[in-house]
Amino acid sequence: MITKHRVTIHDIAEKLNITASTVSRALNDSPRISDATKKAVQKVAKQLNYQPNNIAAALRNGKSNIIGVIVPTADRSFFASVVRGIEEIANNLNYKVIICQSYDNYEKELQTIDALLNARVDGIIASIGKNTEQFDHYKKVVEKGIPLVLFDRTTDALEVSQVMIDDYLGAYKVVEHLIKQGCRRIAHFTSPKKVSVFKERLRGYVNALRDYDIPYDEDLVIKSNLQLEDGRKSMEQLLQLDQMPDAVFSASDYGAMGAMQVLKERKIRIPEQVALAGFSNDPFTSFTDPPLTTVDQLSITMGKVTAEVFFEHLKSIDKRNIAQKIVLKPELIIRKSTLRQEALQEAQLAEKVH
Amino acid sequence: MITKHRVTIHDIAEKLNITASTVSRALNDSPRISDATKKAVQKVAKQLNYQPNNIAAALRNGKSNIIGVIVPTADRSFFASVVRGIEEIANNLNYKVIICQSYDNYEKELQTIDALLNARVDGIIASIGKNTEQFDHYKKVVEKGIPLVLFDRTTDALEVSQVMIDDYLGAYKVVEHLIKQGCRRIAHFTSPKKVSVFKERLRGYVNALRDYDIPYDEDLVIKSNLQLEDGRKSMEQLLQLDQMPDAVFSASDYGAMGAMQVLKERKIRIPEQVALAGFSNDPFTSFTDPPLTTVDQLSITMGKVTAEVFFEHLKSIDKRNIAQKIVLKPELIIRKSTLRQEALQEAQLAEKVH
DNA sequence: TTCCTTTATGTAATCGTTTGCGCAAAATGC
DNA sequence: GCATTTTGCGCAAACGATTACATAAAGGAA
Repeated sequence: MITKHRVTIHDIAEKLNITASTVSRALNDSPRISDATKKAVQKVAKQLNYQPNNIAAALRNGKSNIIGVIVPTADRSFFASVVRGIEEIANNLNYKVIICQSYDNYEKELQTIDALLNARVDGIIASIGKNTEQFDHYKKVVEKGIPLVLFDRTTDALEVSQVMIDDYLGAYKVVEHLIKQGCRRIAHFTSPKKVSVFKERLRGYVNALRDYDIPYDEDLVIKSNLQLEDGRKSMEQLLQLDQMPDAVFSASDYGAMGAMQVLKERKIRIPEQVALAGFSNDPFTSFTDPPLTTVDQLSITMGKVTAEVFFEHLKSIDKRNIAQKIVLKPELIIRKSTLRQEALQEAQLAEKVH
Repeated sequence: MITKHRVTIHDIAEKLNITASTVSRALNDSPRISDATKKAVQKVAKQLNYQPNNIAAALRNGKSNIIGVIVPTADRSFFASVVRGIEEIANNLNYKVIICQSYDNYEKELQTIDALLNARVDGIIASIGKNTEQFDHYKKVVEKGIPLVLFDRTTDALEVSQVMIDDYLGAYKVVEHLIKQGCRRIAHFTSPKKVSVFKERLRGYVNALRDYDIPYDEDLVIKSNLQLEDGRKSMEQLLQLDQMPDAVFSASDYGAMGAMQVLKERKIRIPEQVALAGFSNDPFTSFTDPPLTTVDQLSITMGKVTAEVFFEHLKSIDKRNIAQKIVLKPELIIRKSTLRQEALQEAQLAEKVH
């Protein structure tokens, strides 16, 4: 049985011989309404199976209680986790989350923002597409006075709050760790894109080498798209060198995984001959053999923090509170793929047993 | 500079000395408006930086162009992919997607549905929470005439369209494959929950054994929550048996991974001594060593198909088109963790080389 | 009694679009 | 040249909730 006529506050009002305004106030628990009326209203509301119409309220209030989230793709582990974190916080505050994928496509990003503005979201949380180098569409959001917070892939070209991890520090820690494990020819997989995260990771790599007096060798820095296949090719390329590297630090876990496959196919021992580290702590990294050392990006935390910063802005929309830049400290996750010393000891033990 | 007054069709109308209705029609490309007027309107719209207000339109039309998607958690690989697929289709049709997480919590699921109804979504796509055994909240959706389509975790208690994979077939294929690889004592990790997917996988397991005249041994069927730790424990339990199984088929990839860890720690060779298979084709399964045989659930496809079925319903809302049940054929992904014969051959080859 | 609060509710406008109906003017038919 | 259709647009009422302002009744103070 499908109810034909959607019940509104007017229906409730009629039934009680009061007006819609009283019903509205009663449902919103206004102090100006008597308890008796409130109870009566609620009773009839339940009885008629009344379902509030947020859209009508949104139109009147100029506030939809919906926020838009833009990510490159929703099924990349990192973004999925961030979305999860955002949704959790938003949900607790009675906000709904519209999710949009830009597919790292500038045009799509542009359209998406327009669509979100049309939908009258109360604000936008976004991670900028890889190929976006011009930010007018985001500026438009800011100019309309709509809260905007960026995470992970951010830009300083906009006067908005940003939440990211310290990619520099993460990379630095990795390389430092590799050096302490005795590695001296450390290769790095990076991206040619202008996305700051990769530039920061490269900077961490370079500075760590410098701080430990290890010469920088540009043959050891390979640029690619950092996917699995790219990692494989980059590793092949490294193996062509006169002298093999003794460690590879990939700016992505997938790149590292590609390298691992090649190394294993060639029976090159990890970490004894080549230590291997990635970046992101993608779920799969703990399941490889050997498990992959990587850098945790605190994805769910990032989602939550981003959402919190966002809602701060939302609440103080008039105060024009200034943009803040929150930099989370990433955590180095050390696993066997870089534990050379331990591996050596184990090997010695095995030797003795023989 | 923040624009104070939001520009509406009335502003455009005023500027052109026409009325808002004409502007509205012009923007919607109504045949009743002259081309000259249309062009003029669009020009002024652009000039004033007009941004349509979907909320007002939604109120008037009783149609929000937003759909709600409910998943247990947004960051589980499978659900993330489904969401991705849904968003892609929805986006092409100019719909936005609100994503909600139920966390497998019945209460939350209930509230979520209410929130979506309040938001006046045009329909709902959902995967039912693990602990949900009562479906009145979904019935309410149907009774309100709001399209509802379920995927993966569905129920026959509701007269709605469902999209799922043939869990029975997937499991059957796995077990058949294991048998063909020479396995005779095949263990199975399953769940005690009433969720049909696990029951179906168990049925596939049982029937495959029966069809190949292999006796069913209840000691080999272990119930757990199917997470990594559960897999470990279940494997330990199996190893206590007088006779070790020669294969383990876990109804989840994580469960299989737990088993793999235990087997490797004990230096039990996979697949020679114990073949191992999971279910879901989680991204990590291709990166384990050995790579894990599993069943692909076609997650993105499922998202797309679900969305397509959903939009069919949406378009024919009046026709009361009947609920359909779409069962996708899962694909068996054979990897080294079950390729016993190949492994044996390789071992023989290695022997000869020595 | 009169005036002033306080309390509880009603009136009506508003949010921005859409659309049925109506009405002129222009175009067409005969 | 007159009747009829077509074309192009305006009028005004929705959609459902919110809220500033008004109002009426009741209670209290003088």
